[in-house]
Formats: sequence, C-alpha cells, structure tokens
Amino acid sequence: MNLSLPDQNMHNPSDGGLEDNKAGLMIPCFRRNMYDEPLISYSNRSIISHLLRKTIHNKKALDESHFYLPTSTVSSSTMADSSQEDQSSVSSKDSVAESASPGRHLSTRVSPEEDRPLSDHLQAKRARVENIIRSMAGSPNSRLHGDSERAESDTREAREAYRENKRKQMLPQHQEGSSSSSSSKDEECHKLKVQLQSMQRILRQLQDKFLQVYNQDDAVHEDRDDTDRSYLTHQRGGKNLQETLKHELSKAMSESVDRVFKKLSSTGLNQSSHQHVCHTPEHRSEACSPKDQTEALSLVVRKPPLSQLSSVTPTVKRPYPLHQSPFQFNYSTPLHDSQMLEHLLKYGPHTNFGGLPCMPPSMDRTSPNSVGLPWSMRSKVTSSHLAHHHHPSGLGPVTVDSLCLPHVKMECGDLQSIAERNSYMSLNISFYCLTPNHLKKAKLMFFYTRYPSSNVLKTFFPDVKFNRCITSQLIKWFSNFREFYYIQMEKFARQAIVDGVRDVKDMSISRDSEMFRALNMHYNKANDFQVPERFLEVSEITLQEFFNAISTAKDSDPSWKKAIYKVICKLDSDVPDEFKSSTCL
DNA sequence: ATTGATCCTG
DNA sequence: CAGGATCAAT
Repeated sequence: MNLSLPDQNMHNPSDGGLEDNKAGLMIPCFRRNMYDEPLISYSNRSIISHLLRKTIHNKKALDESHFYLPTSTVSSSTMADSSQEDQSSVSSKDSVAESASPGRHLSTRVSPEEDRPLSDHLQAKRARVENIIRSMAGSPNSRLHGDSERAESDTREAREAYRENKRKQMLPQHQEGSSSSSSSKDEECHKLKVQLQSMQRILRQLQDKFLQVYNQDDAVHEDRDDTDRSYLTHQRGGKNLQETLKHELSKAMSESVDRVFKKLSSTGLNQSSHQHVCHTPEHRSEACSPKDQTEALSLVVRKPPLSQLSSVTPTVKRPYPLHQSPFQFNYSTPLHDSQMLEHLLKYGPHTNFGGLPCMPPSMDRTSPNSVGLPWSMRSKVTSSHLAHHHHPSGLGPVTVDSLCLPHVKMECGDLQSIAERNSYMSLNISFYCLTPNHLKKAKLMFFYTRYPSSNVLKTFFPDVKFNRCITSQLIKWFSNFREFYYIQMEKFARQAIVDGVRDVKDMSISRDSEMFRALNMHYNKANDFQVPERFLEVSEITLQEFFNAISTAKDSDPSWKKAIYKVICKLDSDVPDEFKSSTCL
C-alpha cells in the first residue's frame, strides 16, 4: 500500500507484470503479459470456453498423444480445411477414460470401423464446435504463434465452414433431448457468436487505445532522463487516461457480460431446465449420458476431496469430466460458470445456489434458506443440515456431500479459484464481489469517515459493481468498524475513570498512546499508512464524550450512546481522492 | 415494505 | 467479520 504512489504497478512494465501484484487481482489484464495474451484469447477461454473447454482440452491432449483418425472419416468436404483440428479434437484423454467403461456409446477408437456412423456424427459435431471456436476469435495458436493474416483467413474459412456445418447439423444426430434442440442450440451458438464478436470489437478498440497510452508511457519512461518537467504533466495526463481507460474497459466488459448472460438466461436456462431430469438416479444414466457432455460442459461445484466434510464453505474446484468423477455421481448436476455468473449478477456472491434452475426442486423445497428470503439470509446451508434434513434415507455421506454441493456458499475465494482458470473472469470477479483489498481500503477510509454515505462508497469503490449485496456488505463493514471503535472508546473511558482520572482534559490521544495503538492495529494492521491527524482529534473527542457521559452517569440510560453517535457522525471528513483509484492498494 | 444502525452472538 | 434480531425512519 502506498497511496503516494498509487500507480506504481502501472509503471513497471519491464518486469512483465510478475511483480507482487496486489492490484493485479483487480485489474490483471493491465499487466503487460496479461495484456498480450489473455485479453486476446479470452473469448476462447471464458464465456464460451466453458461450453467448449473440454474440446480445447481434448485437443491439447491429443496433440501430445499423436492420436489420429483417418481423414476419410470426415465426410464433409467443407471440413477439409479443418480436418486436422477435427481429428485432433477427439479426446484421447476422454477416450482413455471412457475405455474403462465399455458399453458407453461414446466408445474408444480402438476399432474405428465398428463405430463409423457414430464417429461421423461425432466428427461433425466436434468439427462444428471447433469451427465455432475458431470463428469466434481465430485460433489462439495461430494468433499467438502464426502470422495474423493467416489467422484471419482461417477465421473466414472457419465461418464458412461453420455455415456449412450448420446445414449439416440438420442431419439426424443423436437422441439426446429433442431433435429440435440441436438446431435451437445452433441458433443460440450463433447469437452468442455475434455477441462475442461485438464484444471483441469493443475490446479491440479499447486495447488499441490502451496500448497507445501504454507505449506512450513507456516512451516517456525511457526518455525521462533527457526531458524536462513537462514530462511530469505529460505523465499525469497519461495516468488519468489510463484510469479512464481502465474504467471504460471494465464497464464495457461488464456490460457485455450482462448482455450475453441476459441472452443466456433466456435461452440457456431453458436448456438447463431440461437437465432437471438429471436429479434422480433413475435418469442419470440416460439423460446425463456422455453425449450431453460434448455440448455445454463446465464446472462441477464440488468439495475438494481432502477438505473436512463438515466444512461450511467448500471451495469450488476444477471440474472433473463427469466420467472421471471419483464416485460416479454424475447426476449431481454441474453448475455452469455462466449460471454462477448470472446468479452473481442477480444476487451477489453470498447467496447459495439452491435457487438455480439446475437444482432439483426437491432440494429447493427442503431448503428453507433458499426461497423467499433476502440475500443476506440465504447463505450457509451446511452439509450437515442437508445431511440431516434432506437425505435421511440411506445415502452415504459421500452421496449426501455431493448432492449438497450446489448449496455451497460462494465466497470471493471460490470465485477467484474459478477466475484462476479464466483470465477474462478474473478481470471481472473482483468486479462482482469485495476482496480483502477492498476491506483493507475500507478500513483506511474509516480514518476519514465513520459514517460514509452509500454515494461515498460508490465513489471510492469504483472497481466494484454495486448491487444490494455489495452495498450492504460495505455498510456492514463500516458498522463493524464503528462497533469496534466505540467499544474501545467506552473501554478506555471506563478504565480511565476507574484509574481515578477526573478531568476530561486528561483524556487525550496521541500517536503513542495505548488507545491509538489499538485502533491502528485494527484498521491499519500493516502500519503502512500514515493515520491522518484528524482521526486522532476525532478519537479524542469520542473518548472525551464517553468519559463525560460515564462520569455523569448518563450510561444508566439504555440509549445513552446515541447522543455520542450523533456528535461523532458530524465529524466525518472527506476521503482523499487517492482512494478513488482502484490501484491505490 | 425497505433500508440502515445498533446490539448481540459465534 | 458475518448473521440475525430489533428498532426507527422512510
């Protein structure tokens, strides 16, 4: 924390953004290496990527294992240009895993001739997915390693191939759900693609702008020894622009996310509603067959195997491909990242997910915490609660555990663990919830304002998307701060009276007084912030108010503190502008 | 009905 | 620090 150098992270591009980057969690994409890579490829790895991650993953695995299919299995000539990807999109990993469970229709390729028809439609399907990926943003590989022209032409070809493929998808495919679902999925994919392309355009524009500023700053940096003080004003202007651009970028991102997920919530949730059949064991082997997994796939919210079963706040872990789920409880419907994000947008991070449509209604019913209560009262459904109330009839602890998963409370830590897998989301996670850095900042702000208005909060936490939850949490924080503050004051005042202090003038607070140390320890633990003098004055006034009230026995009145609160709330001062910067911590 | 402050608890 | 209860103000 260094408020005098609020942007120091921004001025060390040379160390590649690998420095201790506290602010990096908030705005990770502004680190140079982050900028170079994840922002460009985010569209492959974020929103859609949770629909497609498996395909990409499979492709990688295959590239390593040299697993190949005969080109002849690709029946469509329109897929010729992407035949290699098509082939490589067959998951060697999945195949290996699935080979352990023979009889699944998505069998291994040990004898390709036997499943030629299946191979064909799976090939087509994979080709389609691959093409969608490529038409989204171009192949990340070609972007990163190849020349951009080729990438662009690849993209054009991929789009055409995609259109061709759309026609191909009209062919009878598989019996999952209804036959109309595949074409409607295509529609959704297409809509999503259009959305993403527009997002990309916006992003590219912002990236360009940002890069301009960035380069400009670099140039200024390099020349700074040779230039006069005009350099400082130049730099300041650049910084302002940087701040502006950061906010613009965040805003554009979040708006885009909002738009996409609005779409998703109208279309995607219909899909998940048909997944309801997954919740009964009788259906799990049918409706939740691996075929479904070749489409949207994603996260399984699960508890880490090593965590105690009694943990109240299980963390979200990397998804298992369903067939690799250690206990084969595939019917524990996975929560999609998109659903999580959507839920976050609606309710904030501290709600459980019992209300999500993918949840079995029965569990919703039996979970009183999840229905009809304000957000603040919905959380903390513990595994033990569920174990006792929902599944008294013989399911083992592990089963109960897995069935309870969607009820885990989402913490910022959980979100960040999602974000670790996804640079785009990591940019936005802190946007949707309060982080430890925000807490730290709030505590420092308390030195200036004990009773911040919600407008002040909004002003000084510009990197957070405010909703009811966030606002309440921030207000609660300050309420807790005040509580500690007033408790200290009362304690010290009473102690002074016990110690025989008579004159209120003897109640003073300096930087080396015990009272100050206690307060500083609480609000400025790292002691890296210079506590403003005004805070000492206000503290002293507070202490004297308590002293006076107690000495005159006003504390016999149950609401004697209110008078003091009324005095203290008028002593707020303005929070310095430095706190407005999201990079000040 | 909602919001916010405080108090109390864990 | 968060959750919940209570009270007051809107």
